[in-house]
Amino acid sequence: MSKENKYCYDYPRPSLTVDCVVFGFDGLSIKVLLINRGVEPFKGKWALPGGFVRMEESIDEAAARELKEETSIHSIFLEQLYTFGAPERDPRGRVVSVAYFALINLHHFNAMAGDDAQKAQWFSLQDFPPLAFDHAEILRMAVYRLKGKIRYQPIGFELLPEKFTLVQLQNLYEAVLEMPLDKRNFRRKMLSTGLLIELNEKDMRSTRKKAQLYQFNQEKFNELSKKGFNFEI
Amino acid sequence: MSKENKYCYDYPRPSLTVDCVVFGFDGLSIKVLLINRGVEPFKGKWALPGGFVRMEESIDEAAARELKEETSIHSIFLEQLYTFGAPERDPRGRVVSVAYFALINLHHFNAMAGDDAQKAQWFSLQDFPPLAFDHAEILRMAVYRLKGKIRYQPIGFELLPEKFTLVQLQNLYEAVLEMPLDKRNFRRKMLSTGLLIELNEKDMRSTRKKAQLYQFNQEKFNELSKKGFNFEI
DNA sequence: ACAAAAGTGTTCTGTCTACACCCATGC
DNA sequence: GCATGGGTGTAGACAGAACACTTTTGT
Repeated sequence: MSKENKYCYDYPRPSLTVDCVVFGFDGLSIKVLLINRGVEPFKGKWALPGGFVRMEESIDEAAARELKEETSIHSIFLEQLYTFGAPERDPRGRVVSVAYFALINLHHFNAMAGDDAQKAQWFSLQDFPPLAFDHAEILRMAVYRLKGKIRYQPIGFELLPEKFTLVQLQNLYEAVLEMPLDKRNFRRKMLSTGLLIELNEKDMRSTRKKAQLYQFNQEKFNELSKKGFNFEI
Repeated sequence: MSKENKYCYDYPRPSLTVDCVVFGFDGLSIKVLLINRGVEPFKGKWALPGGFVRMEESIDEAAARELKEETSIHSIFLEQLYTFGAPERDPRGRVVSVAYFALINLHHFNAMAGDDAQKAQWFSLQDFPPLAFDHAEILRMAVYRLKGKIRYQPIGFELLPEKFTLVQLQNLYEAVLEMPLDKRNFRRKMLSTGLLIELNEKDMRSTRKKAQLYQFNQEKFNELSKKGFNFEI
């Protein structure tokens, strides 16, 4: 390094990794995607997908790359969460990890992942196995962020299929917030944002009355974001 | 490293630094504390206080230590902001920086810093010099966070002396939010949180009518936090 | 007595909350 | 025709916004 560069400090360096907390929604509850570790340390234990940051890539790129390598998931909502750097968090030595949190709808996942997903499994947030490293703490913080963020940013749509019903959307909110919501108030509120496009289609899968399908209005959202608006559920 | 540890990967590693965005309030406007760099790269330019993370300390500890070393400031509000890791952000090579944001009241600072503060200077957010590295971007994000956070967390008190008047508090909010606030509504709102202790003292420095002094009620805040409450200005 | 800064209430308006029945469809 | 799930309106409570004068005190 001192050869390539004029100004070079050579302090010892921690290793740098990324870890991704990937949330999915199956229509009933929120799930998190975990990988069964094939190597030591914590071989055989469950962990968040992640790995080492390479020298030539940004941290965001590393998170996206690791996620793709380990789960085949790509092009999804991915946002930096927090950086974890307690000295003893990794038995291999000093490893600092930048955690990300990601949202995907399970249909996209099934389409993308295919065979690659053998070592990956979805777990309920109410009932998941012991995790490697400090990944339980990372997961806890990601859940906290998800609960907070869904109230003031329209990120819920990332967890649903492109076309969805208001009942599905409400089920999602209730699952994330872990509380029941009033149906009429919820609908009024959501529709009043103007962020939902009413489609000329009904959901044909429901066995009884067919539900109206909606789509998230991305253009409208971009427009409102510029003007600094406030989404609040 | 492979000697000390059983499980060792040896990927090349980025350097890891911390940078602190320290905000102060002088009664009129918000200031940020910058250091004049004494060494290359960017020698003579202004930059955020910060430096390399040591192998035996956590990142939080590194931020507190660097802040103390460079400015004598210690024991203040300090919270992780975001991690910056674009490959070209530092001309010395690959350096990833965990940014922190900090709040201090200027009286504490003057008491602490003394002589050490020669290379440190406070700058207005409306008018500060070009910054080294990507520190302008870090500062931008810190300001954004401060504006957002002050609305739903009682962090404003960190920027004021222990005893303060409601007018001072309102001036602070107006400076941070960059908007005028209605005096009567602001007072009603603040007092209704129950987070202010009315003291048996008046501010004797004001030249005309003496203003009532208040103190932040930390115990009450801790209590309310546990029950998950909502502060909203 | 007057200038400067602190302090104080009320009305209006819009939003959140609570709440119960009808509609469409498949069996 | 009935069971299942989708869809709808209103009244009361509450909180935010707008707004102007009185009090204290130093000069």
